[in-house]
Amino acid sequence: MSPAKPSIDKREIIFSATIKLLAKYGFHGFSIKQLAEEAGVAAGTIYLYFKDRDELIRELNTQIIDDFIKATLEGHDPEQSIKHQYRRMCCNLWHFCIENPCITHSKAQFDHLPPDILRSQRSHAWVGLQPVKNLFEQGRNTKQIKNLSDDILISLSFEPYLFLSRQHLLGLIQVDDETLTHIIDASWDAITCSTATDGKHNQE
Amino acid sequence: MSPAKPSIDKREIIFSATIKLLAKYGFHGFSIKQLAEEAGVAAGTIYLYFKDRDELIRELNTQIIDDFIKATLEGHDPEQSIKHQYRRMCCNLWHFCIENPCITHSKAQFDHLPPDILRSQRSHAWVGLQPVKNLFEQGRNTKQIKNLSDDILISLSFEPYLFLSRQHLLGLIQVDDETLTHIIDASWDAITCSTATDGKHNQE
DNA sequence: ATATTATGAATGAACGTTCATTCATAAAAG
DNA sequence: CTTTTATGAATGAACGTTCATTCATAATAT
Repeated sequence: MSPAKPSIDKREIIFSATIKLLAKYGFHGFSIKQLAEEAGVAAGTIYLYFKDRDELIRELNTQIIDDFIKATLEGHDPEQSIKHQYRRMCCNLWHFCIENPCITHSKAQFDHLPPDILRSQRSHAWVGLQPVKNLFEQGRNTKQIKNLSDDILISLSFEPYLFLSRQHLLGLIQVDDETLTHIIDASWDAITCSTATDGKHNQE
Repeated sequence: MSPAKPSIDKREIIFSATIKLLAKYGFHGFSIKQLAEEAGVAAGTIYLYFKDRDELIRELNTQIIDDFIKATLEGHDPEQSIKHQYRRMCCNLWHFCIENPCITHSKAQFDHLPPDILRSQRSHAWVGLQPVKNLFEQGRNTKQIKNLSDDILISLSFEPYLFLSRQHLLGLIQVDDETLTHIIDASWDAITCSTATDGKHNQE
C-alpha cells in the first residue's frame, strides 16, 4: 500500500507468506512473484530483506527448526521424572503441529531436501535438542530407556508425531486427546525397557 | 516390434535416471534437459514415453510405492505368528531401503508433495497394503496389538524405518544387523500390548 | 541376392512462457 | 534537500514442450 513505511516486520510478513505458500504448494509453484503477491509487497521488496531466493529459504528453514524445538521444550523441567519430561515434550510437539498447520507442512518440505542441505540442518537442530539428549542419556543410565543411539530414539519417539500430525491436519485421520495419550504411551513403550519378545516379565 | 532401434526399455532408462536425479537434487534442479542428459536421450524422446513432466513424475511415484510394498511383503505368510510376520516385513523394508538408496531418497521427495497429491497417493498405497491391514486387524482381535487405527500403527511401526534408512544412507548414523534387531523389537514394543504405565493390565 | 520403399524411434533447434533478479524511479521520512 | 524504503517494468537465463527432420531397420519388390 504505502511505499515508504519503516515496517520492520515486513521481514516477518514475507516469512509467513513463504510458509503459507510452501505449505500449500510445496517448492513447486513457489515463485517470488507469487510470494510477493501473497505478502502484499512488490517483488523487488523481497530483495531488500533477503539476498536471494536461496537465502530466504535457508533462513526460514532454521527459524522453523528453532520454532519447533522451542515449542517442544516449553516448560521443560529436568527435575521431573523422565516419563513426565517425555510426555510433556510429546504433548508440546503435537499441539504445536496442530496449532501451526502451515509451519508443520512447510517443515515437511524442508526435511526432504537434497542430502548436503540436510546435513547442516541436522547439526543445527541437535544444538537446540541438548535437553532431549540429556533426557535420553539419563534414561539409558538408569536403564529406563533402551540402549539405543539418540537418532534411533528420536525416530522411534518424536518422529511419528510429525508424520501423524500432518495426516491429522489433512483430515486423513482423527486424533483426539484420548488417542494422543495412547500414542504417547505407545511411543514410550518403543523407547523404554520393559518386556522382551519371547515371554519375559516386565518392570514395576 | 520396433523398426528403428529396438530399445523397449528406454522407458525404464528414463525412469531410473529420474530416480537418480530426484535422489540427488530433489525436485529443485530437476529439469527435463538434465534428465535427458542423465538418461542419455534427447529431450524430445522423453515425450515419446510420457505425456508430460507431470505424468512422468506421477507414474514414477506410483511405481515406487508399488516397489516398496512389493518388497516389504516379499515372502509374507499369513500363517506365521504375528510377530514373525511383522519382523519379516520390517527386515524386508529395511533392506530394500538400504539396497536401493536412490529409490529411498526419491520416495522421500514424493512423500511431501502438496496435500491433494498426497491423498491419491495414500489411497493407492492402502490397496497394496491389505496384508498389513490384515495383520493389524488380527493382532487387535487377539489383543496382541494395541487398539489403535492402522494409520497410527503404521506411523509407530514402519515409518521409523524410512526415516532411519535415509539417515543411514547419508552416513549420519550406522545401523548394523544387531542394532536393526533391537530397532525391530523396539517398534514391536510400540504397537503391542505389554505394559501400561499407570497400573493397567496387559496381555496373555 | 539386391534394390526400393515404408516405418517410427530418435533427435535437437526453436518456441513461448515463466523464472529470479535488477534498477531507474517514486514516495515517504527525517 | 537528503536518506530511506518501496516499487514494478525490464531483462536475460532457464524452463517445458513441440515438431520438422533424420536414418537405421523392416518389409516388399525385383
